[in-house]
Amino acid sequence: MARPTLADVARSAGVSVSTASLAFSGAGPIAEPTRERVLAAAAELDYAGPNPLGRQLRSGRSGIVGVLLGGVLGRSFREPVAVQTLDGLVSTLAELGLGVLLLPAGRGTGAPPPPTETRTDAPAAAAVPNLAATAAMDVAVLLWGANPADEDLIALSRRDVPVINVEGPAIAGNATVSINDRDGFAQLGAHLASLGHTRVAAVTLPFDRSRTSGIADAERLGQIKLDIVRRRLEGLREGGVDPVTVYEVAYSQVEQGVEAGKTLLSGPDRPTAIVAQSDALAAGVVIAARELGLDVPGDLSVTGFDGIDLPWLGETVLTTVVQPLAEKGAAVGRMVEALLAGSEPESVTFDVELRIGTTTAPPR
Amino acid sequence: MARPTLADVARSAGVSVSTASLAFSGAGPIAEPTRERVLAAAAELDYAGPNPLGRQLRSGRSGIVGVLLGGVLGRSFREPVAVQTLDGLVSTLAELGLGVLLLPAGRGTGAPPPPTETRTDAPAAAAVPNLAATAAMDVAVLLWGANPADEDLIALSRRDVPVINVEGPAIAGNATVSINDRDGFAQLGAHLASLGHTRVAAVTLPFDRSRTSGIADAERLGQIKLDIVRRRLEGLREGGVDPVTVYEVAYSQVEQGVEAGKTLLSGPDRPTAIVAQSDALAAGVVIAARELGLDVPGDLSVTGFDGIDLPWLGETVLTTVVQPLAEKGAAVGRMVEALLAGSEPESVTFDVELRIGTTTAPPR
DNA sequence: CGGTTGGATCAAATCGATTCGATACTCGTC
DNA sequence: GACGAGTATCGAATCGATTTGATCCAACCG
Repeated sequence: MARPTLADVARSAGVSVSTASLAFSGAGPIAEPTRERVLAAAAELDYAGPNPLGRQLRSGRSGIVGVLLGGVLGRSFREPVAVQTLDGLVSTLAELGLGVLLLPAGRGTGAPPPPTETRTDAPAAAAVPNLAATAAMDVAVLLWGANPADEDLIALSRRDVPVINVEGPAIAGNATVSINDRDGFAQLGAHLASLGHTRVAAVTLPFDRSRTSGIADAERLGQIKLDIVRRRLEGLREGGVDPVTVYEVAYSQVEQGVEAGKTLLSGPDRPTAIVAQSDALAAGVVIAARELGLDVPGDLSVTGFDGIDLPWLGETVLTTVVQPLAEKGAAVGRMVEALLAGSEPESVTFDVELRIGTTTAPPR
Repeated sequence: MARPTLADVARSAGVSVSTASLAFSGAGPIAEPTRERVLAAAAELDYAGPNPLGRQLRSGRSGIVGVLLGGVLGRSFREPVAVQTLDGLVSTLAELGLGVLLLPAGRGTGAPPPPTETRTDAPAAAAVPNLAATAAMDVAVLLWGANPADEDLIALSRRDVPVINVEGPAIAGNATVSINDRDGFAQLGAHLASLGHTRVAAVTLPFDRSRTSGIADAERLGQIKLDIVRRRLEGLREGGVDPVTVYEVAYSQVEQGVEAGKTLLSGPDRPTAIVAQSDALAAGVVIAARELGLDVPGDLSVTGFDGIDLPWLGETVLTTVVQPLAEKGAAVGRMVEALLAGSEPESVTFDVELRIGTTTAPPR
């Protein structure tokens, strides 16, 4: 016995399909007794309400917002900032009755292919369809930037799916949500400079998607692809701090920060301060310092960026720059709302705030 | 100028709509030259491929797997286990060409309503539609259990959406993915008992959705609603350890562990070991102990559960029980595959493994 | 050379709703 | 009692594809 359809309900209630539709959607005039009769018939037949697929086709709306997670998907979930932004986004959109569809960014992003064994008897380039190109969605949100030449982006624009870009490079025609991170780093730089630090090292986010890690030489420094990394370094210089060493990590994770910290602190000319481009990395640096027997902030000042919860550092409070993660999610929600209403959303840039903790002090 | 449809492409290529469809879907015989002509026409018209909504309606498949996050959505994202399970799930499903739709659990779960100001002029119970009941999906995955009487579950079964239950109470007709956590705790108990611990406290996950926290008295201990909590406590007893005190937290987060640790360690009759029901909580306990000047494992042994990455503890390696998170995600993926193929998936229970780290030792 | 087979193509039905425009009816007014 | 306004209902068109069953034709077989 197949599921009943709206037509069945209408027949059983003795009304036309259109009237039955009105009873559920509420769009249009309908007499209260009629409405009740329809709903009663529906209950009788165990009808679960209008089939979403039918509704979606007719109305042209899927009620779905696709979220493209930049880079290797698996890693995005381990980056606290990405997770918290997603968090804010999901709650905001849920209130609008919109669902969030998670989409791994396709191959076009330059993400390395997953290291699954390739069976030679399988059809070459097996038809794993690119979800970004085939899934139904009303709006797409790009989290953590993508390449404008991205395969996914091209597919989306061809399909007329509007795109909202969070923390990515400006792309023509896309609304953008970003933060004033240049200014944040300028403030951090000024803070460190005023404390008297001159030998400062930086730990940065990945320059590109190659997932390289280690100290960046002059050549590598010229190859920074991600705007965000360059902008933050520039901000630091604006604040009066020119890093003597720059360490690039492959992922913004605590482990990577530990690794970076150990390298930078064991080398010659130990820096008196380390500026990390994320709190996760900074936490790693703090841990590395402790393990090497260095006192923070006595022997080493450390700064982060983001303002995420870092309960694991105990009493230690990281000096960092707080960015409004929840507000970013909410802003995206408002943009989606605007786009669905047919208007053009305006891009926003949030200000950030310096928070001085217990990890910075004058050098010894 | 509206987007072209398959009919436009067919007309332009001089073939019928059905043939054009075949050119894209590959289901059915089609001559290579014809296929190329259709694709060329599509490229010419800037056609982005078959509209997913049309395809979905006709085929009755949405290609979407809904994931119901138990409890308050916002918190799920902060619980590492939930995030990592989700992570594995998304990657597995992506390979099957399926998208993951995140659904906040509805009001039926007993989650407290979001504390938004209620405008009195707004219509009462404003029609925020329950996504679980209205969104298109082929299969639903329940992460972290829900009440069988759940509003969402009822709606799903009415719609004939099959449900896969991860770490939840067994519900008739649902396939289940779970782990042998009772055995894991029995092993932990045996380990501690063999070391000679007799005064052991436990820090548990929430008993229900009331988000209570604090030391549970006898009455409260009789009200444990979540199977998982009870089962783990029972396992511990099987292993030969009967906790002298049980502390219930509201969320499985490091902060909560710190709080629990401070309370348990400052009271009279300080325990010589603390068994936490998650690694996040255990990490909090370790931090609390350190802040109180206690040596781990010298003054206090601590155990966790889950086996997640805990880079913030530095050199310290938590004694814990490792559960196969990635495999759980993959198992769900296989179940979804089976359900879509029309077969009945079998429930699985994964074994867990005791990992002895540097946080347990004989009591002083 | 007639009959059979099978590949390629097509026309039409179908999925389950929403929505437009028309119709029927009620009520109030002049 | 006729007319206009407004409300409730309905029939039919529509959204954009997939899929079924029929048709056509060339190749192959005996």
